Amino acid sequence: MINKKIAKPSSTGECIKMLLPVRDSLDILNGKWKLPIIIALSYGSKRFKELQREISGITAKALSKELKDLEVNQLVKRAVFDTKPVTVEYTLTDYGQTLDKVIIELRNWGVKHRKRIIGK
Amino acid sequence: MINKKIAKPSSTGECIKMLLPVRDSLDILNGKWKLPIIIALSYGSKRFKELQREISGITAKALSKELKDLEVNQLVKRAVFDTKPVTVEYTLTDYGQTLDKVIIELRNWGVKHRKRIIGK
DNA sequence: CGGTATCCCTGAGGATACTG
DNA sequence: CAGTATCCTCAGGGATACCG
Repeated sequence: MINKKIAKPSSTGECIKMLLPVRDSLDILNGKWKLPIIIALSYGSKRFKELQREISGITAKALSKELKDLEVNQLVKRAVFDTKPVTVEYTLTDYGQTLDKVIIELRNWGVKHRKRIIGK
Repeated sequence: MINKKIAKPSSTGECIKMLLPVRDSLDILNGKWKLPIIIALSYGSKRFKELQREISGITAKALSKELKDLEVNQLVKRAVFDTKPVTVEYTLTDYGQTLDKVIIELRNWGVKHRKRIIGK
């Protein structure tokens, strides 16, 4: 049971109440790059190339697209500075920071999972 | 900052420690269906058709494939009963249940996100 | 019931080159 | 630096039909 206080066995109504919000979250966070980007930015604002260096394996094209998605959903803010050459800085919004608990739990599970795999 | 106790601004080393475990988790939970399946099973063991009915939009092919992935990673157990016609029951393993905190946080965030969207 | 087989198609993703 | 443009490929997902 996910939560013994709410869940009743085979209770479809309760199940739906869990499924819908989780799907809302997954729709925003889908793909392999969005959470890694958010994590990188949670350690401070970064520029495009910095992000690309830090997030191993991501291409410029993918990074560009994912940043746009995150900006549309107001998780990330883009700031352009009129230097030469131009400087662009990406910052996690306050709203983006509300994902902290989700990320912590995903990290905790990932750490345990890795131990389990190595242990075998 | 994700966690003020660990994170230092622009600390790439610390950032990596967050990125790697999260990517381990995302590798296991990738796609739009795995967490919904796990949630549905967290409300009790279910048969193939029950799952398909409960998880709105999933096709038999996708469900079949996702269940195999989850079984390989030992999050779900498959039990065949020699009735006629054959009955197959899918159950969340103890290990699968350790995802409860991840799911709770994703649900909490999804609920807040929906309120935010509707509020606009 | 519990799936597989087949076909088709979109879109994510890599490689490379190029621009303001 | 901060991307875009182009080309390509290939896995994933839907639709439909079928099988033990």
